[in-house]
Amino acid sequence: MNEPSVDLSFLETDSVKVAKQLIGWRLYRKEADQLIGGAITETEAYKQTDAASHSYRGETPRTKVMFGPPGRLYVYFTYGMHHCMNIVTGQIGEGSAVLLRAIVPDKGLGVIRSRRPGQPDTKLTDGPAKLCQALGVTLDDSGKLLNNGEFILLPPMGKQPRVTATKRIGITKDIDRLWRFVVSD
DNA sequence: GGAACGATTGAT
DNA sequence: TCAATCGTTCCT
Repeated sequence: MNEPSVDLSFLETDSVKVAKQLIGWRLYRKEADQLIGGAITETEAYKQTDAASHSYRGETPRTKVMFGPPGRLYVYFTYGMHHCMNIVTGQIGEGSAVLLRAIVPDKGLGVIRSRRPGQPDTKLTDGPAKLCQALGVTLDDSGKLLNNGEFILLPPMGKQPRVTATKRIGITKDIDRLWRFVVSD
């Protein structure tokens, strides 16, 4: 099943705007007819003119998908053990994306708990690598197109939450940009 | 071919 | 505060 009614054209614009706008949207993965996922609560923007971005030094085999069309997943493997997932934004050739850092899951909790054994519900998907572990996202998923039937992005339920901008986490370059977005308290 | 480093996490 | 752990990128 596709999601033809969802307009994802906003992904074609600047990754900072997209990162802010994505707060409250719901991300799901469909596995064996079961949805797994929930509402996005934390994002970060990356772009080619940004020294913290994987795309800063131009296109490489790893970052190729970042330079492709928007609406695809860019997944990378880091620290020898973790995966993180992005949504590619902007125009073809731009090298920009939004890192998905946290969601609040509301579907597929059983599957998620089984993939995050020993973790309390509050720590199931509150980090970029935790999110990928919970949804079973790996490098095999990099390049997949949103709303292709497997990965599904849906608008916020009700009105979009208030959003706070902060500095990004875990980077050592361009550290002062306020390109991390979280749901306001 | 070699080496440094990393958009993290979980335990100490 | 620190180890885990290995793919990617850059240097020689």
